[in-house]
Amino acid sequence: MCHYIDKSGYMESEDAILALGALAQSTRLEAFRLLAAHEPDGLPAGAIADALAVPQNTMSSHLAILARAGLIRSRRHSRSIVYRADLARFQQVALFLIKDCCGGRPELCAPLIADLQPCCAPKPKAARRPARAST
Amino acid sequence: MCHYIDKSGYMESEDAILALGALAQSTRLEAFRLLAAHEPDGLPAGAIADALAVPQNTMSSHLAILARAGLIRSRRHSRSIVYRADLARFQQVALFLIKDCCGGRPELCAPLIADLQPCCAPKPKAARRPARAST
DNA sequence: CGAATATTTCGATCATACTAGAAATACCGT
DNA sequence: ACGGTATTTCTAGTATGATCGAAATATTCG
Repeated sequence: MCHYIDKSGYMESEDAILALGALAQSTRLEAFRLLAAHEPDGLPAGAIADALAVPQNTMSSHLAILARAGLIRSRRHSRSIVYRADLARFQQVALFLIKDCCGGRPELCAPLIADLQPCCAPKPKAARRPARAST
Repeated sequence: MCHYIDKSGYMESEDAILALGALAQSTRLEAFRLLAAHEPDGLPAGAIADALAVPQNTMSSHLAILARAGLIRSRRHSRSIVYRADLARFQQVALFLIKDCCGGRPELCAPLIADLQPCCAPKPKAARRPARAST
């Protein structure tokens, strides 16, 4: 069986719905994308709001929603609050979505994996080997 | 610029947001799951409403939302309207989500693929489509 | 046609979401 | 402590979503 995620937890439908709802909004999706792109270091709230041309309080609401969904986390860094994407959590959401809906239907996942291969490093054996980029 | 999904299976943010929003609701997620499970044949609207213990008109709204997101399709079958999950579309959503957020970050996708392998990848020889190098 | 069945559309109600101005909170440097 | 900066919380207005009873539409059958 492979329905469970043994990294930091296992995702229930409710959690997945929360995460999907958090990502189903343009500002939040872009914010998460931005944070994923800046993943090693994160980005302070003001920089996110500035990059997305959104008022800080509005962005603060969106960031709170993403955080409540577990997709991002914040930590204080002197005067700024730096947000980071929780990529493990994101993986869990993606996995839930795929596994949940392809339950008993391997033919759904196979082409998905095939499509994923050219995108990312084809190292399925080294799952726990995060290739360090230039950071 | 295309606001729809092009033939190669790529998706715009707007479409993805629509699909994510459609799935970010318990009744709709369950409905889609149900339809995915019954995929070859589909299921009439009444049966879905009955299976999920939801009034027919309420379910009709949800099905309409899923259909507008492109995740399901309907076809008349005598007196009933049979809904089917559009698994290809679902794949596109999942792919968008993963690729979009792991852009430039292959280390995010690798473990995802690894986790997917035991679930459903009996055929390592996957038909690789001519993926465009850039987006 | 007229009755029966399956599903959708209409209308109304209630709840939640998005947005942003203004005020409040937390931190830093001097 | 004080002023400046970064961010959040408060608040309110508007918009969208969920739910479901009732009516309307579409199809089949007698």
